[in-house]
Amino acid sequence: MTDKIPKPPPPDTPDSDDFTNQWPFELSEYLKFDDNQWMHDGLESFASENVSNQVHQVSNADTSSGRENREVRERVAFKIMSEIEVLDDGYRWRKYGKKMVKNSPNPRNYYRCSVDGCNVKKRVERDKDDPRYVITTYEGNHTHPSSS
DNA sequence: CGGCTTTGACCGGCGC
DNA sequence: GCGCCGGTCAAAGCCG
Repeated sequence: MTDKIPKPPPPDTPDSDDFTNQWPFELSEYLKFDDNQWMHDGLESFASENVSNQVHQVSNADTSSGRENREVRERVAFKIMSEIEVLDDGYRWRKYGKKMVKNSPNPRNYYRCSVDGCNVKKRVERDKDDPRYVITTYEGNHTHPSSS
């Protein structure tokens, strides 16, 4: 696969004129980010109007002892209109599986963060009704500095 | 040379 | 108990 975006995203896009046309780049900016609250701010409102997003927070608490939840899994799903499935968000993703879901004639791709210490997973699937739509689901938060 | 991609098979959970 | 489904891993090969 070599269909990643070679060119870096714009520094800023105050104009939302044809954002639909260059969404991938905009989204990259958001994912590029702020550590662990990338979509907590702009993405939320942004997705509210343009994308169907789903944020689920799961805390792993122990009921046996006073153990603290050491890992919080964040699940975020984005539905965007793009011909590209994998967008370059500044991180390296290693594909570890492809599966065909019965509900969709399209296969589902599984990606994992290639960085050591980072347990972030990414799931990419095309919409069954709208192939031009891509559903990207992120699980977990990055714990490593972005490249460059 | 290292890293990554690909396909198939395997596994665990859940439903019936 | 068996079948189905989704998810993950592994080995091999390819690419830059």
